[in-house]
Amino acid sequence: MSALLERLRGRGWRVTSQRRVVAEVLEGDHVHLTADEVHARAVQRLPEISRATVYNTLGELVSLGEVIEVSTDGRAKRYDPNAHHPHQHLVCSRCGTIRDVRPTGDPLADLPAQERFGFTVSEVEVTYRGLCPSCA
Amino acid sequence: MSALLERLRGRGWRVTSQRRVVAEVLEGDHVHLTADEVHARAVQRLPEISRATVYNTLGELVSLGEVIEVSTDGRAKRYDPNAHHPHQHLVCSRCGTIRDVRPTGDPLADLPAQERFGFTVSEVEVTYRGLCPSCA
DNA sequence: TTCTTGACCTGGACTATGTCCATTGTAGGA
DNA sequence: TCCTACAATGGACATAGTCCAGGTCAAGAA
Repeated sequence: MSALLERLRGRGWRVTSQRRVVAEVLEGDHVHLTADEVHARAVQRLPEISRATVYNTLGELVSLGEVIEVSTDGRAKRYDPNAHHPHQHLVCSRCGTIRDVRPTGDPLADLPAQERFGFTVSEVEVTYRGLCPSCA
Repeated sequence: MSALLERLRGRGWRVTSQRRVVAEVLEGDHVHLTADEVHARAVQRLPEISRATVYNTLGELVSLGEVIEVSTDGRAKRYDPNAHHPHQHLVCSRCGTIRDVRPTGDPLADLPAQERFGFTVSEVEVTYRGLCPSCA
């Protein structure tokens, strides 16, 4: 069983075949699948898994901080399992390919106090856009 | 007639009462309405305006570079008329309030060449998140 | 191993957001 | 004023996501 499932079981998560399959589908680097893509791949391994279960499981993984929800295009949300290494995203404007990237410096530091309007700012999300090598 | 409508007419845009109303609804600073909100306000001034027309007009304004499309929450897209002054967004994680902000420095410069994976990077979009004064 | 139970899964209805298209209307030029 | 190409309408359709009543099963207890 994967380290992820072990961690979740340790936190009282009941490990079912459905949850295992969703976790397996999300393994890897630069993985940014939509819920429907996750469902399509999960169905290959477990034909009777339902869409609702995939949505529920993804939502739980997000709440537990194991997966990050990304919406780079205003269409379907995407799920990024690379949650334990802070990073930003680089998106191809033409084909939609997404890469995880690590900018230098702390983007939070670039927002001066007088531009914070009294907010308590705690997170920054950066999306770089351009053309990937294949599309350029 | 507003400067915006003059500009658009000069570019061959036919000015109709529907388009005028949509443009008027979008006037102001820190305006970030969803398409349905724009429609709701437009209906107050022009009761028979249709949803399709509001979507079409917003899409045209975006293509013409007069309005920016923002999706800060993965739900409905929002339309920001502040298109001629580069800026980023600060969002309250609880109530969703959005402010336009101007960070210092050039966020593009923070992505080193070896983190660009051969992409031609041309744009950056930054979303700061936190709690607004009322929600904190 | 079997039992028990509450958490989990399912399928389908439902909501929200956005797109498409055939028909009708009209802005702006001749 | 009249014409016509462009725009608006409204309803069907598409996509993404949520909710729920009822059936199922993982994991601890004995």
